[in-house]
Amino acid sequence: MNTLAEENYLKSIYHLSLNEENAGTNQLAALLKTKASSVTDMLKKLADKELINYTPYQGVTLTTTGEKIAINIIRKHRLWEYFLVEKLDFKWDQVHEMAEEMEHISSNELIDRLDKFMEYPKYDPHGDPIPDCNGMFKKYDLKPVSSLGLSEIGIISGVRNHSAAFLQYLEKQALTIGKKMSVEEIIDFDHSMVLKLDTGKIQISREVANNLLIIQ
Amino acid sequence: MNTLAEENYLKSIYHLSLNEENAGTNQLAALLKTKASSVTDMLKKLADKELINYTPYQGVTLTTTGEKIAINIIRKHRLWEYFLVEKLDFKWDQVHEMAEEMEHISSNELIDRLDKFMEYPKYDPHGDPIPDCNGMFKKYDLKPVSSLGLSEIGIISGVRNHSAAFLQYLEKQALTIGKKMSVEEIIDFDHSMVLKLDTGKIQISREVANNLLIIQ
DNA sequence: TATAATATTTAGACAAGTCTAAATATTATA
DNA sequence: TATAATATTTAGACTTGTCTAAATATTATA
Repeated sequence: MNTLAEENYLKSIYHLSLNEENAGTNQLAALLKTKASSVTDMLKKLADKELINYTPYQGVTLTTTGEKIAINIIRKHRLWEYFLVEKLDFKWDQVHEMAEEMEHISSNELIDRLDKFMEYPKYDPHGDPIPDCNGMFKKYDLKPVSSLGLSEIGIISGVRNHSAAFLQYLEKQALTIGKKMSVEEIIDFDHSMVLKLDTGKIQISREVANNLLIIQ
Repeated sequence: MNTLAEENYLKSIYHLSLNEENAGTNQLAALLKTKASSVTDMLKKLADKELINYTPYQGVTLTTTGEKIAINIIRKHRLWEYFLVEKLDFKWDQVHEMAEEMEHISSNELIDRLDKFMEYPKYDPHGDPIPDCNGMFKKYDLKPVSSLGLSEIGIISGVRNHSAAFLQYLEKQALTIGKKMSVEEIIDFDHSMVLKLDTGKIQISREVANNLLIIQ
């Protein structure tokens, strides 16, 4: 098996690769809260193990094997988050850190049984899709609220930022997964937006609009 | 918090201290599958942190703080074992290794909620008592079957050896927690014993009799 | 109580993962 | 296209936890 550090690198490379086509050393360093030189060292190690494609100065992509491992870690993370919220009654802003530890429990049989125990959930508490035991899951078709035009509608379905602070803010504003919304007004000056919900109107900053995801 | 290695040392010292009054370097090395010199190094570190009382050549005991940490790890281990057997339908011989990993998940709130979710179980699947959130639990009052005399009776209530091989053997012989038994015969030659159960008579070796625990 | 056997510690080395500081490559800009 | 700014890598060091081999302490035995 792979070490804790290796697993965290693979997971971070996967997450970065979703947005940009390949992940750079500095971006990885930022995400992993470490230094670029440490990243370079680890990238060499992962390339030796054929878990990533790495050419110095050119960034990295995951190999098929590396991607499988990354998706499996993400599957574990999201299933444990679901367990914590649905079975142990934690709030959605409390579970990320715990799941960061639990995603490294190695047994796949354990995670498959946990999946069954919870009746094969498709989405975690933040709206992220949970890969099945073969690593398959619905690809994202989510847009940030900030991409919507005036009077366009959407259903809140995910977040880009998983920090407790952001999630708590959303909770307080009742901007939670499943809620319907439409764009009432867009303020030219700072790109903040007024959203209409069943429960009333609320104004959100551009920052929030960028990090709140919907399906149309 | 403490590192994984430190936690494993504290747990092992605790287990050894249950039998002997203080744990020696070689015994620890055997239990932790490491070398005596590595143990010495770690003992110094734990003594610096005031988690153990250590005088060179004299073995170690846990300080109050050290014991609290050890008991908390054991609480986690046993609650996760209970979860794996009762909620995820694992067999009692399959859960030890997984729980060895899960016992290091740091959140105490998580483990307290898990305890509540399972309605505060008192014993794990092997009959070992589960400490409550204050570290309190019933002290052992168990004897090995080998300590019984002819026609004495007992209820199978625990095991000394937690290996999968031993647990599978017991399962096959229907020597499981809660079963009533009495001593039908003791063979002088090799100290093997014939036990009488509801389901019939079976003969067990001295080795088995030493590792199977009962209450009277 | 001297000596042998055993237990424990010390000394020095190594691997994993990280760091700082310096060197080098890439890219952006004038 | 030369130069500045930025990104990345290299070199060398440090920490944690481990190891082997040698030294020392304890204990058992004659």
